[in-house]
Amino acid sequence: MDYTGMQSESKSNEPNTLVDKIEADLLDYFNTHRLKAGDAIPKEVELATQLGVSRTVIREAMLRLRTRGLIESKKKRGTIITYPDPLALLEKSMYPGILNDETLRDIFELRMVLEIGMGDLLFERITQADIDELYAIVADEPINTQEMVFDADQEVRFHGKLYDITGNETLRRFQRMLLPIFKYVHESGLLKKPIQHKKFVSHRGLVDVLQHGNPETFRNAMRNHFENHFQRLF
Amino acid sequence: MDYTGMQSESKSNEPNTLVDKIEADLLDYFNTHRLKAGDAIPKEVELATQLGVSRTVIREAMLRLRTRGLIESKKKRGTIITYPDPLALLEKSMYPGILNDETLRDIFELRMVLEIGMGDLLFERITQADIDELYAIVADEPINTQEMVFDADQEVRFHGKLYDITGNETLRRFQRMLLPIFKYVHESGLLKKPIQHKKFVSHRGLVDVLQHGNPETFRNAMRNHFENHFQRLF
DNA sequence: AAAATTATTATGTTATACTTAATAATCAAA
DNA sequence: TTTGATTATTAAGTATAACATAATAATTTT
Repeated sequence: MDYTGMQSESKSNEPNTLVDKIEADLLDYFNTHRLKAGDAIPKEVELATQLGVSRTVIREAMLRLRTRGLIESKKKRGTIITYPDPLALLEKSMYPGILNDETLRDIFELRMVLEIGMGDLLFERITQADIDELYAIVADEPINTQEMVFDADQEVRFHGKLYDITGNETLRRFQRMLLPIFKYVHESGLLKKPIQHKKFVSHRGLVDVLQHGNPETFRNAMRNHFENHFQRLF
Repeated sequence: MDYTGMQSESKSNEPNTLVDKIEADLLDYFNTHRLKAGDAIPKEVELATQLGVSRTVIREAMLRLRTRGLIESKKKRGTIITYPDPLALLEKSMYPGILNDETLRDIFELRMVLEIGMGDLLFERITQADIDELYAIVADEPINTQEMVFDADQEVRFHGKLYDITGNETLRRFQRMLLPIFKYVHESGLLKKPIQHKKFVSHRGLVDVLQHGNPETFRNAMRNHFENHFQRLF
């Protein structure tokens, strides 16, 4: 376990403020004392005297670690090391409105990369029950594949189910976290070019591929499914 | 821009502590005052009196927001709203040693999904100069593709260059952030099954595909390139 | 008008005291 | 002796007040 090599709060690596330094010192302390999840750390006053700094600074430094999910504090019990949940943090910062356009576009691309690339995971783990469920979700989808209908609700249910099937919890949470961003990108004017009403693989088509195809055919189908989005991004 | 709907520090949604409440109040304040990146927020003492709470609480609440990159403080200038950088946070929490095995495995899968799925981005943006550079990187790779040599350094250079080519900064940073984790997974005993010395697409083979192939052939080649890892994970 | 000096300001830091919720210790009842 | 209620203790949470520091603005000097 290596807590070192972390950056300070400020962009530059030099610890500008005292809290920066103490924060690093604390991580250092965890390291040298070989502390792992569940272990308790000294109480605030002790750390304050031990590191020769006020309790306020200790608290502020510890608050940062707590915000990042590295420690947890309870009254009387003191503070303990915890398994951090990196994605939980990310979720809290994902306010689409305050991300700049470039980042939004990047994330939208990221989604497409993920869903095209997840073919192997899907075929490795999908069950007939999953396929049936997918068919149920797309049941109300219009047959006419020429028409680009965008039902946000079904969109979420369908693609969400795909993430579920991968059995990869990290991937799943990633998707849940990115959902509001996709929604935002669709609603904002970021996707400049108009929708091209050309032939594309429908949700139903994707399920058919999952039923009868293989990872390779799925990747191509998903690529085609996203054709419209690609055209509008590039 | 909607800052609401966020969770408090504690797992449960109810604000247990005063700081939790004030943190929410602050985000609420940003919302109702339609504050966007660059805008200044009232100084600490003002907020303290205005929200009827001590400056300590204000500072702790603001520190949380600052840790998440939502605000930035400078002496004399006060505090301003900023464009948060979600990934910066994530980077700080990515200590492989304190992530549990399941998460590590998930992330390793995630990498494969990303690199298989990035074919379209690559072909959309790759230049001849990029291809030349890739050929230079793999120049010292042994011709014998039967042999699974694992040069960690070259591995990083080669795959890192691929991420660069996508031109997707978010993706790129994602990779840099995940690097130590891949390294850790390789070194730990997580990849149980032994390496299968079967035929696989080499780095050089991938460059050839980038030179003469298309997104589809690239995805298949990359899938094959990862064959060993897949076999060891499933 | 430009440069050097001083004053001001808002965050950063310290110190101290008080509040609160969770745990431990104590004691009374069965 | 065990059980249950009561009290004490502890460590984090909160509140004030004061000082330090660096960045800016205002002033003076050249």
